Amino acid sequence: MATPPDDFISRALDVVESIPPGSVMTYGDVAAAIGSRAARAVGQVMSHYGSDASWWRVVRASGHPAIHHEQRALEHYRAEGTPLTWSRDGVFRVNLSQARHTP
DNA sequence: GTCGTGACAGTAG
DNA sequence: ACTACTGCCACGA
Repeated sequence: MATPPDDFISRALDVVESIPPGSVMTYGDVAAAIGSRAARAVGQVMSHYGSDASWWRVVRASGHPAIHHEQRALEHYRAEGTPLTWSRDGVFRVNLSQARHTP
């Protein structure tokens, strides 16, 4: 096919879309889910193709959402009831102990 | 075939 | 909590 679903991009998007609401996965976990360690490549896919996927369900290993998109992700987390941990300065992070989705 | 880039991860100070 | 550095991988030019 002209667009084989075996591509790294299609697989990464497929994994992200497979994450249920209220749960999240780290970039490293998504990469591992497709049999790779390219956590950074996953971020690249999100930045260019994530517009059609639930990119907010993918966060860093520290629990922080995609940089410069925290405010946008927060709206989705509140709507989906994702467990969040707030710091004193108003900085939040996803409670991976509760929201980490494991296939 | 090589280089630069990046919505990362882990370790060290 | 922070910054700095290194290591890793996939993509586009």
